[in-house]
Amino acid sequence: MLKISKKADYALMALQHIASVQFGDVTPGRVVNTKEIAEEYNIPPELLAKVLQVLSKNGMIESHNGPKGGYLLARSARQITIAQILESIEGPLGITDCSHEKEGEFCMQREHCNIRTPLLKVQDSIYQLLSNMTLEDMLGGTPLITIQSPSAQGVER
Amino acid sequence: MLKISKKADYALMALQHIASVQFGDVTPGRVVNTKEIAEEYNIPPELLAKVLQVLSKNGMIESHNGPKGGYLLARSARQITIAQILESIEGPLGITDCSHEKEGEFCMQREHCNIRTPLLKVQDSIYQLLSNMTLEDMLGGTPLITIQSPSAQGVER
DNA sequence: TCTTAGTACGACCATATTGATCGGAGATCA
DNA sequence: TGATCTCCGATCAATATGGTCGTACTAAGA
Repeated sequence: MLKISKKADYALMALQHIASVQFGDVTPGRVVNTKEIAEEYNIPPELLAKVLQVLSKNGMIESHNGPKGGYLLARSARQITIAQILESIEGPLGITDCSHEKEGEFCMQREHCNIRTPLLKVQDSIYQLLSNMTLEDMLGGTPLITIQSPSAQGVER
Repeated sequence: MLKISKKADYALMALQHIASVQFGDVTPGRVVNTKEIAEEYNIPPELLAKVLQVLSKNGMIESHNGPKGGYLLARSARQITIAQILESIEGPLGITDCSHEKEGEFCMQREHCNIRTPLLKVQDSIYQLLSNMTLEDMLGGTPLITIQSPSAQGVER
């Protein structure tokens, strides 16, 4: 339950990759193209392209056309929150259908609905959570899993 | 994004209703049947029936067969968490596909995946959130919306 | 004991969402 | 000017979901 879509997954991976290249030690400031990311993470290239397009349209990254083109973060990694990324791809956060009802629309249950208020609270908490986490937190803060050692792999049974 | 299913919605409504009847002032201890809930909240009866069956199978409520039959909470409202209810209906919480990978299964991206660890953290936080909220919190804590006044009803057109 | 109101259960269909694919147009650099 | 790349829209297939139907089983009451 509460699963996020593959597209959102891809978006997070791609952004993390772009950020780590851009601010990494090896080739800082380098432009990253779709193909590179797709191959690195085994993502269908066309789908990834579409995801990146959306991200660029929403101002998360900026695109550079032509050969030697590619993508660059539009802002610093610290200024891009997980909430922003997810909402770029999947639309506004909404635990329940009636989360962003405009006036005039009502769900069939609204009249006697008894769970709307508490659910909105939950939703708000989740939103806080995702807003307080940035791309930067996904870079250095959390060590990547190292499943290189045979022993570690054996444990997972 | 992160929407919960209609079924889960219905489950929450139904349980809230059962709890409020069972522990309310009017007819405490009364058994509630599917039809009553379905009519009260405009839920398709057959679908609600299925939801209630699942809830009963998962030990959230107990069913009483035959005429004058219906459903009763299996435990006190305080002992039933939102997380339990949602998981009963939608299966285990999993922000991402690789949340509960068994041995041998790997997502195509796993090898170089850079977002697994931070995402699992997020997931854990959400789980905490849902586990700390119980059915009881949905009863008294949050005042029900009262739109009984004719003016308010007239708006819905 | 028989009838009837109710739940239990499983198969089924329609539709919406999502993942994935294809093709052409515009931009940039060699 | 040609090759390489992003951009953008249309489209298809697979899956998940919401919703329906029919039948069997159980218990209360006449």
